[in-house]
Amino acid sequence: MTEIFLFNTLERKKTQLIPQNPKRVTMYVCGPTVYNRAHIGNMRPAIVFDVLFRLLRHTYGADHVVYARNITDVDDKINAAALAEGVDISVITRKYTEVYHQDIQSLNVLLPNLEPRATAHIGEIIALIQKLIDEGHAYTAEDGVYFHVPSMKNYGRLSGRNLEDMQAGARIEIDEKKKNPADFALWKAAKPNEVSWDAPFGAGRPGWHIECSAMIEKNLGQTIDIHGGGHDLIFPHHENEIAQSECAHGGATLANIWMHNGFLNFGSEKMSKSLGNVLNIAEITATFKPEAVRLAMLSAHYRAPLDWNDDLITQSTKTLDRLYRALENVWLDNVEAIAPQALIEALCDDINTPQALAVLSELVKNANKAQNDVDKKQALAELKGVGALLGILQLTPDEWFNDKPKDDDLNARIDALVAERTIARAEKNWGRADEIRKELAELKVEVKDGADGATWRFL
RNA sequence: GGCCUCGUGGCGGAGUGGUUACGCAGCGGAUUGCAAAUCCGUGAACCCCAGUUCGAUUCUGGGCGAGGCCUCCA
Repeated sequence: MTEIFLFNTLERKKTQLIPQNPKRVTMYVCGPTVYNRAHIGNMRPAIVFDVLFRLLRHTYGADHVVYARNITDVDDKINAAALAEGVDISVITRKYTEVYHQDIQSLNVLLPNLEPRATAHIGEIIALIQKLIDEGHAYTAEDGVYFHVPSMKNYGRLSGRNLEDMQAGARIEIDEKKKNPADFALWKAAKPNEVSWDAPFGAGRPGWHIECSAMIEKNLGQTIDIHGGGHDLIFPHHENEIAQSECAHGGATLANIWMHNGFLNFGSEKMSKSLGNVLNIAEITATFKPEAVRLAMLSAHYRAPLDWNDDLITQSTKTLDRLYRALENVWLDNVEAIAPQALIEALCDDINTPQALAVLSELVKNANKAQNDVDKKQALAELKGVGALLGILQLTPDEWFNDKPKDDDLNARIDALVAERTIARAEKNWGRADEIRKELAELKVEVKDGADGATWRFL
């Protein structure tokens, strides 16, 4: 078995993945807060960790990986959205959870094993907070419960900061209710018009970080193998998760490996809702195919920033055209996927998808050169193997090339032109044949003269 | 201000202490009535300066430039 190395934010270097239990490899990734539609930047972790999920399943067996990706379904923005529309928060969260599912499904993202929601874990959250209070790591204030950061001696390890630095930084607001400016909310006391739950320390709702700690403990255990999320979650979110969990668990490590994906940039600036420079899937797939979006995401290494623009997706589309053409050339029924070793090695090296795509290029050449069924079968099996791990090439070549809306009149017209051209060619009337090619080009149709006659497809 | 990341050919983008991926675009060839596709071949890069080294794009230090986190954020 190829050893898997992953860049661990905690150590700032690649470290070998050594699961605590190879029969139950555990991974937790921070999913969306469902208060409005996710943008494509939010899709990057879904896709990146989907590839890792596929690799883990391939390596340890599909039944031996437990992947949880949470849904945050209670927070300030959700409350604000619900209040604005005059509905219960569940109306908002259900709606956007569904949209999220549709979006990631269109990108070939597998469902995780678990999709825990904060509101379904209020009991666990309360118990965890109570434990932190009991053990002196948290205290009750008039507006809720706070985690007392100085109570943890090695706070800041993940993000590489320490209390003194943070206090020197002018950006932490002084809040009289907190014992220390770095303290953060575990529980926010109930406010009028806001959803709340009863708790021994007063009615309220969970703070941002505590849900992940509680859900990990409940669903995956005290210590998990991999914890992932976007780069901007390192601080404060993941740092605080560590603080809560490890203080509640007598210092037991929350996650052995912490992984963080880089951002999508838009016009060389971070894509973010607050900057307003975002695109969602629907906006992109109006022009491009979703699979091209996925491939574009994988064209750069997951930790590197990726500039998002139309050229990038156009190039990915061209690449997929080439991949599906190769697939078409070797297409046979009932061929099982085989993952090539070179691909496994690329992915095992911190999910090096650009390297994986280089491997894929080699396979495409093999496929295009394959003359007999043995070679074709081998090439097809390997192409499928790559597709299965990267989550691409899941269509038949036919489905890829012919996904334009059907227009019978137009199709009939094109068929007639192609037929006429075939006759012209048979009569060696090249002038007319070329004229028809030109007409077809204006209809965005490409004609190919193959050994078995002319075929056409929409460009 | 504190912490961190990055700077590779026309473009995208890996990687490496010496032989310098891969894709797109370009160029030459094969093939084609013409094309398309495909195959073969080919030119082209490592921000600047200093240091370590026999040798640095790769390591160290400095500089310049870009970006991120420190507040909600994938």
